[in-house]
Amino acid sequence: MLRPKSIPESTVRRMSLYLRSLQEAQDAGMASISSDELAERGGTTSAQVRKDLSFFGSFGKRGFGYPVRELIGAIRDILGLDHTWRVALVGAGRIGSALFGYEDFQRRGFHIRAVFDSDPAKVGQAWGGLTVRSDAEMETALREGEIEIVIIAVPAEAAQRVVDRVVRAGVRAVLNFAPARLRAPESVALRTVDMSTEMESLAFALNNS
Amino acid sequence: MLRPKSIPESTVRRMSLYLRSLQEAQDAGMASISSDELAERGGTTSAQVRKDLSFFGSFGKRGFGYPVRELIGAIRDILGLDHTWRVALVGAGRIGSALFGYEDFQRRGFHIRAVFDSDPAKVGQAWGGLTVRSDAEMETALREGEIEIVIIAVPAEAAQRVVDRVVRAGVRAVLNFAPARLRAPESVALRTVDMSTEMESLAFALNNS
DNA sequence: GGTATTTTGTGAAAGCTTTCACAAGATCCG
DNA sequence: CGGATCTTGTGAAAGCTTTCACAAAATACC
Repeated sequence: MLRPKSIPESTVRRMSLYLRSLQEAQDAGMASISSDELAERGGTTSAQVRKDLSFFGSFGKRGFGYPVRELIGAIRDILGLDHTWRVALVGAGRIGSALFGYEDFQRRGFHIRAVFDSDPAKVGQAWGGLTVRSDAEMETALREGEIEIVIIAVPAEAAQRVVDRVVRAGVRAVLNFAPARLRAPESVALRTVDMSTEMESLAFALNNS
Repeated sequence: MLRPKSIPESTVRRMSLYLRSLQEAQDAGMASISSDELAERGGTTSAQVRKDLSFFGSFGKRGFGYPVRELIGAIRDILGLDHTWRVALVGAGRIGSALFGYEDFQRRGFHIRAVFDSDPAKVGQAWGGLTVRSDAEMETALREGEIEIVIIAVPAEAAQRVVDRVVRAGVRAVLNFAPARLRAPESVALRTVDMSTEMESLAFALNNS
């Protein structure tokens, strides 16, 4: 099957979950896995698993299932995880610090190569093997470090300005933790993790049950 | 219009964003706002705004727009934000610490009343006005503190066990930060913030453009 | 080798969500 | 007061995503 221009975002997210389940299956010594079992582990249905995978190709054998090792390789390839990604963190506050130490990023190939902050009291601090740099150097450093992904962990009021600057510096992927809706050109991938909205959605659920 | 049994989750999330935009509009001294302007600020379309609001009632005046103050009150009521929510945090690591200090939660009425950890080295530490408690006390403390929402910030391997325990202790809303798909009964609202999946979705976007 | 069983890949159907488009209600202004 | 303008609320259409269901391909076993 030919890969269509646009893969649903929900499919991409599930691919990431399938990958996790497959790695667990591999650790458990399984050589093959059925769409049914993958669905069970990933919290979805077998038809969904097959449909998702079929966007990218035909990886299974009828009557048998999917070869675990090969499928892991295929999904890693699809998601672009063979490559190591060069990441910068903007904002050296509490959230920035938690993300800097988040081992899952490292383990999955997202390597934080630079940390920026606007607070002179933080600039110069040693973080792991890095030194917190002034945000004035940001554009230059992003280009020199060939940074591909920027994580934003600054207050909401400052977030849009940071996006504008990193986009001008050539970055084409941004993960935002500030509780603000940000604007970026079409060509830039922007995701926002909005923890307050998540909490409000829980409040709504409690309020309506 | 009668409120249907089920409101789309996407509508609920947008309500949270509209509320933010409305508060900004109010701070800017606006008394009324049109669906068009609300859409602009919230990153959606005017038809979407009107449709979303119409799930809950009829708040606007034709030819005029929505009264800012009243609509803020209505959305706060819908989302259940007039009430203060009693929250507990499980996991006193880096992420837990960042969430504990996250002022937006406090500001929006989500008050963290207890912190638990299984590490004896952390139990007894003072966090803000609280003391980190042993996870052995968790069930009792959740019930005694009448905790309504639990935030999980423990390693992936430990997360499912925590969910099972807090659900048994009567908690009906959980926000999970562990990179794991968790299971909970239908009657429990469970949201997962999966930062690694977000990064992988960015990697995919970069890989396919 | 042949028959029963398993499980994929995929069109078609069903179900959801968003967008369209316009009648109806409200304001504005001369 | 009356015509022009604005903007909501909402059915209907369009667009997406998920689920269904089954032919086709592969295995398992006697």
